[in-house]
Amino acid sequence: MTTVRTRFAPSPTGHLHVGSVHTALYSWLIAKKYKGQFILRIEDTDLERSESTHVQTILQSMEWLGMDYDEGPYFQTQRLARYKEVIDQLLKDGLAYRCYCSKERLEHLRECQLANKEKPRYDGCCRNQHEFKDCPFVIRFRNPEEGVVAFDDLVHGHIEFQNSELDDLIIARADGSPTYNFCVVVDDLDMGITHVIRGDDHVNNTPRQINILRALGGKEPLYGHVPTILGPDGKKLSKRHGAVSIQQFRDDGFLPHALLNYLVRLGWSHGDQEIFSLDEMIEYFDFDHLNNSPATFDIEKLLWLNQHYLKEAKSEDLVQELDAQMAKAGVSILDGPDLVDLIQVQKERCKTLVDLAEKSRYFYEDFTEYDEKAKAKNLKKEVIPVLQSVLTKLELVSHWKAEPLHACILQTAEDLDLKLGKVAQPVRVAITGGSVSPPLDVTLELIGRHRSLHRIKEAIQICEAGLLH
RNA sequence: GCUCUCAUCGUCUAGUGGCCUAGGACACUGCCCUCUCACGGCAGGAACAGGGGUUCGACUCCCCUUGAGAGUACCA
Repeated sequence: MTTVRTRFAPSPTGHLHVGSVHTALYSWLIAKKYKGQFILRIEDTDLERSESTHVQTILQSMEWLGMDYDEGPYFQTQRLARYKEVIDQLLKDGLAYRCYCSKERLEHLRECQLANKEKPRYDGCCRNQHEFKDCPFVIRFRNPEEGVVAFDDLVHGHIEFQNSELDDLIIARADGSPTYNFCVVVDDLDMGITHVIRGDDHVNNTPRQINILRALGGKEPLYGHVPTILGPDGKKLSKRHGAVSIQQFRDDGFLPHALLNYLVRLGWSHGDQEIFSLDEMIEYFDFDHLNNSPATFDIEKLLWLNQHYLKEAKSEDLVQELDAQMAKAGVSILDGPDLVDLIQVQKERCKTLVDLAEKSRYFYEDFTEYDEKAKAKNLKKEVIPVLQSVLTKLELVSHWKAEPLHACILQTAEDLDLKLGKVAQPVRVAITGGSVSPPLDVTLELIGRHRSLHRIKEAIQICEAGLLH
């Protein structure tokens, strides 16, 4: 039994797209599941659009996601000699030929075919022409003219194409550079790929690739064409739908595990299970339960998963990433609680780390304005005795910890014969500027003695000022 | 146009001929918990695209229609 070898082959023409990662994840999972190898290959033969900075972001994104590879990254541009060698062999064997047709002729041909409602394709003009001309040429693969080429797709089942539908595709451009459909075949063959898992926009390429592979005498791998991810409008997921690059998800405060969990369930299921550890994904993933229809990306569900993983995470493990988010939000954390303690009280009420950072400003810096509604509702003259009573008690607290602070609030409510909410809410607005925060006692503790007392005094002044009007 | 692919609640999905008066999750609504928010708990509305077959019996198998997507490049 040969070992499973899968690959992920992004092209560095942009950021790493979440759709690509969706497919790559399945590829990675299969390799892990069968204790095989996962290979990373950068398809950079499009010199015009490939950039090395994109290679870097792809590598970084893979690392952030924790999708490690056993081999690579390989670069197609470093394998040019190999492609040339194969092309020469094909030429020698008569399995490929020089085509001298001009772009103009091809364009004209295409227009005519379209006008006649025919499928545009190369007409084989140079197929049987053996003279060597002294003018620019491309190399075409001599595709079989008859018969069918079929394969059993891991997700779609049996698929077959008539060779008569295919034409002689170009495998090397006029400048000698090899094209995609040719390189993939050579690479997958050379790298011993056993499972070609890719987006289903490649199904139409598959029969051509199989024909080339056969010409090369290679053994066909298993193909698995994963359905595309759609945006909410039913169109292919793209930038105009919001975040699509992995980097963007990170910047937006998502956790890699949440994203992976979301993606693994997008198109695949294991009964009713929604939450998967990495080990469970590896253990349970299979093509039998992979849907063959395209799925729509739903940010709401991702958000839910992210909150779930935020809640489950050890606070210490979130410190580093939150630190970066705080910096980005322009909040200096030098004067305020430890991030670990902050995370501990905030994580379960936030959907993302960005969310967490934004909701935590008042722990580190004084606010200049109160939330208008909260202020109008809670900082009124009736509240003055409440705040004063709380203030007096708080000032006597020597050990500034949640427990004694909680007692102060309770005692005030009892003294003034008020429901707890009538005391807690005004204090909350006083110390946070808004109506939402973690439980009051821990909030007081984390904001600290000095700041808390100061803010309550300020709030009392606000209430008194309101009296004048 | 041609070729290929796809079709269950708004969304992700369970369902592999009888277990389906179609299950779960997200979202939504209501209630409970409660110092706010969130968490958690409970309840509710919400789907088999349409039409033909096959079968004792179709969400499940076949065909057609409709709709959607992909490819049709000297891009990948």
